[in-house]
Amino acid sequence: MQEAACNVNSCFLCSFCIPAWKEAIALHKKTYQFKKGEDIFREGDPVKGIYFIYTGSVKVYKQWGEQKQLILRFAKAGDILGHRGLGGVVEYPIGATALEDSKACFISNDFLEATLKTNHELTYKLMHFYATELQKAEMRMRDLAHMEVKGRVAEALLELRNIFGVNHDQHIAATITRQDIASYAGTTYETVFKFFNELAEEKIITTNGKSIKINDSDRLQQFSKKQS
Amino acid sequence: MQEAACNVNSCFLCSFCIPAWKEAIALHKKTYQFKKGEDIFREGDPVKGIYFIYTGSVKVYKQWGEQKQLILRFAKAGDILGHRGLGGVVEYPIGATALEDSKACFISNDFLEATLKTNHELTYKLMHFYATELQKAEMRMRDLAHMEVKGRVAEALLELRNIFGVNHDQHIAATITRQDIASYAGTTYETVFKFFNELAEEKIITTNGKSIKINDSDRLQQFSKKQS
DNA sequence: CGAGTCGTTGAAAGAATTCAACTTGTGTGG
DNA sequence: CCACACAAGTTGAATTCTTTCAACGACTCG
Repeated sequence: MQEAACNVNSCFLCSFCIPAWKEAIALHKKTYQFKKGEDIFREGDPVKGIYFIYTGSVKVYKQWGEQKQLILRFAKAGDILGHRGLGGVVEYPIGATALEDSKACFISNDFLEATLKTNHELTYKLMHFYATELQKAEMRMRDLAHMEVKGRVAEALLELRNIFGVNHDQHIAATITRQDIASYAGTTYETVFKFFNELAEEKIITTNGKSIKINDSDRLQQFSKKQS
Repeated sequence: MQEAACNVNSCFLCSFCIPAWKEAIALHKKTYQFKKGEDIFREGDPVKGIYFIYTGSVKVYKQWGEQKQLILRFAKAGDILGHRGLGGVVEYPIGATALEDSKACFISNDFLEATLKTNHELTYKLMHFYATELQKAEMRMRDLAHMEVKGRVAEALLELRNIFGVNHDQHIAATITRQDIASYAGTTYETVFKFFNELAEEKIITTNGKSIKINDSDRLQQFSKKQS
């Protein structure tokens, strides 16, 4: 990883902080560059601090055995990374890998913890942020437990469009493999592949090599509904 | 639900608060009594505040359709309840039902939010609490996605013993049905039932009507391991 | 041009749920 | 106290869904 310039205003952390602190953080942060596929940190690595994605996108995952992983979330410019390591935990409970070439600001735990002690507005906001993340996680837990595979893949597609948006020709603006979609939906590559074919035949989605376009959100959403 | 006395010291919230606040909270909290099976709040109810369990135990769940639910966690004396409703959310994203006759302290959101603004130590602790909960949720997400059913049920049993401990004859000290265990492990009643028989034959557990004794934690844990 | 990797596909195997039937237990009313 | 009805617990069989496996074709890189 390589150092690079960082616009402090783009950081999640900065976006709601008192101006005085913006100057402080500007002195303490470092910015790193990650190549596509490069690990930002791995599960089990010692926690050193917290990252803010400046450009690019990242997957956050948990490993299961050698081969399988569950992608917990996708993070893009402006998002926090590594905040799961807060609070006395010595090892990251999750791993993060760049999906495309990305830049990330790094703030050491020491500085962050010290800041949280004095900047209460930040602590409060961060608490709310965690609360929201927790809700999302629990929603997804339920989906993984009870929703069937097709529903989860459909959800994953809608979620991806939500997070990354679409580019000029309406394709989801994400650099993402079918394998990653499978890992996000908690299923296998083949299942995703076959379901995509099915969706393409029904013209619900269009796949163009790597990228995906959603033509009919409503019908896609039907798969997420509980069957009677 | 019925009002009852509450020892303020037993509240999670109080346990790490400045003494001055203990007095304040004593004036603002209310204590309610819930019968076994009674709902403390339901998914979709308007968020009014936060609860602390004083005695008894509670299941926190998310509904899926009419019949199915995923139990997110079991809470017992000293635990927080309803904190998922913090942060501008107008409806509880989860429901909570008493597993046995229970008492819970209630603190209104207004008072809590006001307190968080002034009692920064509390905010900080609460933030850490959320961070830990988030980690647990994500661990369980992975398990639900990739671990097979037997592993999840085995985990559930160990977790239950962890949370509720054992009574004099080594049985897990929890009032819990097989259906609830199934809902916690994200599976069906029948599957749990059959697996319990299997475990009992192997003498890994002993079931005595409602209550369960774990004889061989190691072998039980084997089910949670990734198969090669 | 050949090796190897990745994407694609169909068939088989396996796991879990669903369904339906049967048994046991519980409570109520005669 | 017994008989009956209803709910809860137990069980096996069948179905369904998903994964796994293996094979084939296309594409890329050396």
